[in-house]
Amino acid sequence: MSKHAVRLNRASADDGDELRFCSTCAFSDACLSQGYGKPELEALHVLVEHVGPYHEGDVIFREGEDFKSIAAVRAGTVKTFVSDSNGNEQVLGFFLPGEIIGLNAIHHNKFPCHAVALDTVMLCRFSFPKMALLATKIPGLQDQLFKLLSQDIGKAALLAGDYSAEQRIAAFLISTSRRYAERGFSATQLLMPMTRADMANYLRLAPETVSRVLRRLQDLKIISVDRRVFVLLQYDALERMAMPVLRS
Amino acid sequence: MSKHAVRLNRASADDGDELRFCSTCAFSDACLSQGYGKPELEALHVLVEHVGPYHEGDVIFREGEDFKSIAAVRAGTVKTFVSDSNGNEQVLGFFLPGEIIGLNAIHHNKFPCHAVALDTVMLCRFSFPKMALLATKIPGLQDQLFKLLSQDIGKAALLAGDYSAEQRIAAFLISTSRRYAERGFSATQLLMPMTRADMANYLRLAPETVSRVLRRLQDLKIISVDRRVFVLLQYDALERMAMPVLRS
DNA sequence: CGACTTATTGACCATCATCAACATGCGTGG
DNA sequence: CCACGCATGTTGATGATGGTCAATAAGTCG
Repeated sequence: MSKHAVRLNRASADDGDELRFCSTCAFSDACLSQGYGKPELEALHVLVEHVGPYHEGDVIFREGEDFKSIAAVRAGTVKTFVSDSNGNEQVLGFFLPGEIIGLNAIHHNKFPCHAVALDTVMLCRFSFPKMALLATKIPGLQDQLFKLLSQDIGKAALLAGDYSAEQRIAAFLISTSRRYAERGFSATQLLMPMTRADMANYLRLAPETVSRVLRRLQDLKIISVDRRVFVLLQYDALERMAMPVLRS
Repeated sequence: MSKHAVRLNRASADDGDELRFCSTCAFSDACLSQGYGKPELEALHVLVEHVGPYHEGDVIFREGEDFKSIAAVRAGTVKTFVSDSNGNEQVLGFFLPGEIIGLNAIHHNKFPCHAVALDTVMLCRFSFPKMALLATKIPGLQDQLFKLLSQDIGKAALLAGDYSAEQRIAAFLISTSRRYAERGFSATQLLMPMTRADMANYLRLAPETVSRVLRRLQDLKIISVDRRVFVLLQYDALERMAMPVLRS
């Protein structure tokens, strides 16, 4: 970490400072921006349960487990996936600091997928029933929950279309870059914490295809890749390639 | 319609009877099952605005329009899609009687896609702000909204995986069958109200591929197809084919 | 009946997956 | 510190699934 000039994204979303953390979390709007007084804020904060650290490969929840709480990723990266009867994984998503895991479990009251830590992960866990109850008293919190849920409905579209391998990978890089940038990390130097296989699986490509496309993008001087560290050299070129997928 | 022995799904979700309608709508739990007294029920019902009929091809909402309300499909089928700069459509979903459109618009307060009627469509429209406010007073309604939103997050996975054309089509048929059956329509005789092109587009396949797979399934006596009327002759065979996609 | 849309079928081809070999990095233990 | 071994990543050769292009058929609506 310290050998890099720019603050890479391996850092946690906070520096141990509670308020700073909240400002990068998906609930920050509800916590900070709505001008609520102490009692409501206190009510939300009292729900928070800091859990972790989880280490690489640690299971955070399993498919079929009873759903009781959602969690904001405070530091590290979480991978969610399902696995079929043959044990083949299907990666559903990667969750970066500030993002919320567990929202897709509300419907059946069970987790519909597994979640594991890709590196050292810290979470802020919220009891969902308590949060929902609180949301009836703090409209801003209810709004935020509705928005987070609504947002996730569209997100899956990234991997839905029938785009070329190049478009998918470009979109993945730009999307990841934007998400990091939103939390104050570098937009052009990314530490991608997942293996090529996970990346490929998420994008519904073969690992070999990912390798080849990354090679091509490097030959074109659009990115540079050194193991898990990606540098986006021509952000706009990449963005153009990703355009059909991201639509913005 | 009347020439078919079985009640095909072209029928609306109600028979003009208000209560019957509610029992097939996605809000039925909130409306009926929670044991609420008159005042809350009345509050929800007073929000309902019956709109339509829309006719085939009529636009229900456009991408970018201000989001003000969600709507339950009361009769007919709604197709949602985005279109890129070249005017190429990308079908996102088909909404059958009892299902809710507009949930993915909450996040940005604008509709992220277009919606058109595939046939004669009737809607029950609810102002979303009013509904959200009401949801703070009726916990069952809030729960229902959370569940509907959460459910839609997972739904996109149907077309996300890298499944074969056959698996996708089988999954589409089974999924449609189940959704109709849930509302009391025949599970084995389906009127598919969309063109092959829409079907193919939704499944991210070429129309030609859809034709060929349907042909093969007919040769295998697994289904029979006559124009838009599909009969599922070997439901379980189809279900087995769809298993990897549907996972249940 | 004729023009148009929708669906089907066939021939060919491109993208990406698969299989296999090889390279590289990293951790462990001698 | 180096050697070994395993996991991860890269590169090349080949092939299959499904897309594209084109022609034909079959409804549908005037």
